[in-house]
Amino acid sequence: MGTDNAPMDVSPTLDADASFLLARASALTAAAGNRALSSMGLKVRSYSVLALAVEVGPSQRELAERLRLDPSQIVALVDALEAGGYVERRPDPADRRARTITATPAGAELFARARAAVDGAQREILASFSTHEADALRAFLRRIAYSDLR
Amino acid sequence: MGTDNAPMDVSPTLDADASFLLARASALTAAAGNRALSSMGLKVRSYSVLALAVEVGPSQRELAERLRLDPSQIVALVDALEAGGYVERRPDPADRRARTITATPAGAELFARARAAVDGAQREILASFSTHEADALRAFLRRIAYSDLR
DNA sequence: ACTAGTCGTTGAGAAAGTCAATGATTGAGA
DNA sequence: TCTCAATCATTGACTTTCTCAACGACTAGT
Repeated sequence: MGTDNAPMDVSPTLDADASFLLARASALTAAAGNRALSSMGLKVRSYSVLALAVEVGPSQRELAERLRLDPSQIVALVDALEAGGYVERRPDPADRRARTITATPAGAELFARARAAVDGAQREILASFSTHEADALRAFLRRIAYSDLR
Repeated sequence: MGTDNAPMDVSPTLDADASFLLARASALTAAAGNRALSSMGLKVRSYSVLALAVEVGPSQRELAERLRLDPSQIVALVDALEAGGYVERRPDPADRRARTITATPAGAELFARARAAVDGAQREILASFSTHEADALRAFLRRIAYSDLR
């Protein structure tokens, strides 16, 4: 009998526990995302910051709120992206305490490639899902992900 | 002038990224689970170990495989549960290297209460889901969570 | 002008994940 | 039977991530 490395069944309770399944699915997709991004020197975390820099251009505080990270984590993430020349800290004309994070042209270009890589990895993981199913899954997840915002 | 703490929209790309939504949903449910378990001195991690001890009674190696944790993490988790009197390390009659992890009566009783608490937290998070939707969600997640097995 | 609050930043500490090494034990092959 | 590679639980080191408190600079309300 082959020694199955990661058995299909964990335990009756856990296999029906949405929280457990969510954690495992999330770990799996995050790992796949990191793998897809590694050649560009990105991880899913820095990718999400870059996405906001490209698509929103928020302050660091807003970045922390949107990504639900601690402001101190944003500092390190922006530091790394800035060192790579992908984002800039711009002074906010309306508030001299704040720094607006915007993508450079190189950052926008990197984001385009990164997004393609992430999408590819995601398509692989969702290979068995029909378009309709994938949409339904995302809709479900959105309802959960924002269920704490009344 | 409500300071919106966690905006409903993150960024166009991320709001459609299953990996990102999965991470956020997972973080949210894990936090809710930990909150529900905290009064019993458990976290979702130790809860999952306890579940296996009650329902399976595996060796530590098997525990690591099923939960996809490093064997060294299992040591600490079992140490804590054993210190509380909830599980035992039994010698495996067939292999003197291995230790079989089984729940004590107190462990089984704790698990019953813990499971009820976790289920309650989960019902709260999935409050807006119909039974059919919740089942569909779990089925989706199971397909992703085990998509790396062949 | 005073004061309370916010922004970005630093630094410390806890928690979790990863990896290599070890003693005891197993199982397979010479 | 003896040998030897592999496995099990464990320890310890190291990295990463999270969480918090504090601080200087700055803002806004009184």
